[in-house]
Amino acid sequence: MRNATKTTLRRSTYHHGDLRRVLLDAGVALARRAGPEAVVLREVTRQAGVVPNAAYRHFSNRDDLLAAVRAEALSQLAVVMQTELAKVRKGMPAAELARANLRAVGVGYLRFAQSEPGLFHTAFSTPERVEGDVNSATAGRNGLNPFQLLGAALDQLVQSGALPPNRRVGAEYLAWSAVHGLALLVADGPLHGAPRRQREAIGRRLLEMVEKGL
Amino acid sequence: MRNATKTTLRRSTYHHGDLRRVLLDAGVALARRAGPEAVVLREVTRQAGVVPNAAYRHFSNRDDLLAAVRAEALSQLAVVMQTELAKVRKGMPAAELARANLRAVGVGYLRFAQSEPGLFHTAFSTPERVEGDVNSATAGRNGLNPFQLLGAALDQLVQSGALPPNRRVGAEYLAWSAVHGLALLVADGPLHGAPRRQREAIGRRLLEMVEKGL
DNA sequence: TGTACATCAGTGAACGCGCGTTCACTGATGTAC
DNA sequence: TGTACATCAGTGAACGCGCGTTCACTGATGTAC
Repeated sequence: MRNATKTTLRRSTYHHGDLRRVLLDAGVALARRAGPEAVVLREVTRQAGVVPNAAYRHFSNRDDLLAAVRAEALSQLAVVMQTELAKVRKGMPAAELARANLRAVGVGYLRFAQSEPGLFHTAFSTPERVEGDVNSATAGRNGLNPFQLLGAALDQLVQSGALPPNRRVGAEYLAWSAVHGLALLVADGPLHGAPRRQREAIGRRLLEMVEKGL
Repeated sequence: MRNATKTTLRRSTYHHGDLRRVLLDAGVALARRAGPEAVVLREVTRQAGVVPNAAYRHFSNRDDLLAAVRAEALSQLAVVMQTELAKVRKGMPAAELARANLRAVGVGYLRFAQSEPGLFHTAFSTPERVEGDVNSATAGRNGLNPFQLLGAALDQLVQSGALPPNRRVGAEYLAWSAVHGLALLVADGPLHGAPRRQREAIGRRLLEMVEKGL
């Protein structure tokens, strides 16, 4: 029926198997390369080797697809943050550990923005009212999303006595602001081309600033 | 020739007078309402009461128009920052004054992001490599652009002895990051709806963090 | 175990839309003599 | 001061494009008896 050359994307069966997954992955790949606007329904189906309207069996419309891609991006961000957290050596005083964890959260965030600017922008692209969406977002393997990871790090800081409880409220916005701002400079902005050493130095200074300033 | 009702936008002459200005203003108005993607060439000419291709007498293409709108947005941002600077009372010790000026720069930035999210996003929309563009940008009435205003404030901080010279280098990125990040949360993000009191409180704490942390 | 039938997941064709841009044009304006 | 002409700033019509989405369809799959 379809000619053989067109079906490069291995599909011998009429039914696809897991088209939703394939479409979503294609969407993620597009977002990765060129940000959220690049998540184009027709292109996604093209890459899946499927007719455009086939997507409507799995997503109610383009926005729905984009939302799924966004959730995936947030989840990947959470995974990177958790990876950094996992690197922190355990055997130190609670306060020191809490600070190291907070730094790890920040480092993971910055790394992701640097290495995956397209996904980073997708994760925080506009139709979202960030916090709400972040809170309901699919998270990393262990179940916490980026915002929650930050919150948890700050809670530890308080529990360990390194942060006075009265400074805890709203603290996520301060930390998030600083790191998010730098992440953008690094993902997109003047610091994107900067040498790794410089970027890392600025990252360290920023995190130090947050730590002192909180 | 054209019927009278269509020429609502006062134009009795065939030649327009200052079409470039009118197109640009329309572009700015669109960006103001809905950000950079809303700057649509056809819509701009529609609002000017002119045929679409007329725009090509004044801008070489859509990107050129958008660049002009962006320059205007940056200029408006600079003006708001300068307004805040002008409010700072003069008669205080140099170090204190320098700190007040730095805060004013930050406050202006945040105010603009809050009150003009569309223009704010336009000013920093992607095809720009921020710093370069910011540096070459048309500035406020007095001739300094946003990035330069920040730099000047930091220089004052050094000159007044409030900031060790060795911490000066790269300091704009730290300050910019923090303020830019919060600006986004406020322009778009979870803090957009927040009550004014809260936003201002967070803004103050953030600027305090920057001051301490630099 | 075999068959009838409902459900599901894809196809095929088409839609209307708005966009940026190009072309050949003409009316209005300014300038040289 | 008046006229000829070049230049300029707009018009009019059309283009190709890719998008999201809708419709009626059909082939494949799973289930009940």
